[in-house]
Amino acid sequence: MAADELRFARKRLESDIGNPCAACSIREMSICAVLDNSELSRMASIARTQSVSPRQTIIDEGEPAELLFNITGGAVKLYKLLPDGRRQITGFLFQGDFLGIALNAEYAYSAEAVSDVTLCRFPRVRFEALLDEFPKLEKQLLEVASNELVQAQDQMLLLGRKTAREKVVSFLLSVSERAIQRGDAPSPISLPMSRSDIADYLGLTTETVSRTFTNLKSSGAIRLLPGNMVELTDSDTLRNLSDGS
Amino acid sequence: MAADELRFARKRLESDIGNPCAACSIREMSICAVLDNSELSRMASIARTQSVSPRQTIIDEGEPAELLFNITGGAVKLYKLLPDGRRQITGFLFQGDFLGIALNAEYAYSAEAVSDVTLCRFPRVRFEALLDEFPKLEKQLLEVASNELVQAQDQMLLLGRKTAREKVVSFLLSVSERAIQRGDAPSPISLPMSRSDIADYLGLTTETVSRTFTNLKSSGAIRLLPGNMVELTDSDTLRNLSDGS
DNA sequence: CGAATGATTGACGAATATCAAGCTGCGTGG
DNA sequence: CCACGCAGCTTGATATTCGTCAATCATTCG
Repeated sequence: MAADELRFARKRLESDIGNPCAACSIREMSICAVLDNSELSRMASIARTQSVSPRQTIIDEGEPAELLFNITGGAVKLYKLLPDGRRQITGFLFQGDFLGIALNAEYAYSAEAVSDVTLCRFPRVRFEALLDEFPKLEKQLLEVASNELVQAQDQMLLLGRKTAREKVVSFLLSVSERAIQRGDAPSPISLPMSRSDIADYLGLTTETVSRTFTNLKSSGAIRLLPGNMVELTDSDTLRNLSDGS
Repeated sequence: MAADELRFARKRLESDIGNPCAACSIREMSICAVLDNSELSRMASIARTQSVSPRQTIIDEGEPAELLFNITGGAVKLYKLLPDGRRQITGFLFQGDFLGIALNAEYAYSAEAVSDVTLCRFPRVRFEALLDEFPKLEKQLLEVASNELVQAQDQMLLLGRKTAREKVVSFLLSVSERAIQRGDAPSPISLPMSRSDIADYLGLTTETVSRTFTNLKSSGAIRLLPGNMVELTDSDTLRNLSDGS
């Protein structure tokens, strides 16, 4: 029995090493979606999977950018720091997101796991070789970068010109929209990150975020459920609250 | 004489139509730098030059993205609006900059000339065909998008976490750095945009920008010269003022 | 020269930060 | 299994930065 099990495990291992990506559950929502099975196996040959615990650092701003990542599960925050410790979170990544688009010599920001995270790791040099080999992968990366730029511009509008309430509501709606993209329900949404993370993402303090949540709850726009879940009661109203219209 | 001049003009025109890009003065600082002369002439065949006066709109957020541009001269501002008119300027473009990286179906932002602007205009569809034809052009575009993402993240840090003074100083330094990149002196710098444009770029009001300039002038960090020029008196001090270090 | 547009300066107010104190929920160990 | 402790969240009182409103000044352009 034990011998049989061992043989079976070994066989599965071999097939995984051969092409683990083929059966990847988030394949369709990541950059890998543009690759066929044989191309995926080339990609798998340079990839290693990795698990990361909450609060663990994945990349450090300023370090040589030797690794690129694909998030296969969990939530990651990207951030930049000022010398005195002030922090700006520039984005949250979830399953299917690519980490390391700014393929400059050094990472332009740090990344840390918010929850338990699983990811695929690629040596940058070999990944870039793959880009030359598969032009459609490069095209896809340009597409992703393009979308991130659009998001970044939205975030600049939020940070520079929205009120605290508009910021928080915009955040809730954006999380809801990403849930829809993943095929989940638009409400309730899950907020795996802390109030302080939300604050640093929106350019606010934890106190202001907390007060704003309370305020939205009182006005009936949202409901706070156990397990860091938030129900968006009236998304039309919320949409108006998000841009002062 | 007149006939000679005419013939000469016509000849020059023909050569320009043949390959005007080859002699383009900003060729080396734009995406065109990666193309050789024959490739440039393919690019020239889909390009049209255009002049734009100050305050004239170049693209409108939400419109179908049918044209892409290369700025050959002058200054352009990119911005997004909220329904009630609040405005966030997401960037300024100068000679050599590419406009339209977010090649989505619709423009994600508006663009308006700040000064007299000259530019090259490409139909998006034909430009994308060129990307397939010249992989190095696509690679270059990814490179540019990547750099813009880094800049966008810096701007998020500025908007979300810096004080008014730090914002203004960071802005002055970034303009100075771009001048260096263009081969100009780091000081004095030229600020072709209005105080109100600067305010909308930094998430401030014109009054606060004005007061901050006055304040920096009093403390001897800058000098305001005629013609919207600003001299950066002590760039080390300014660098410290830009991030609270 | 005068009108208009943009820049500066001033007085005041409001939104959000800061400082401080409880509260809640969850994991841990007795 | 329950109580304890701790980290994160909420709430309150006050402070501060920056925005708002308003007036003056400067500069350009007809």
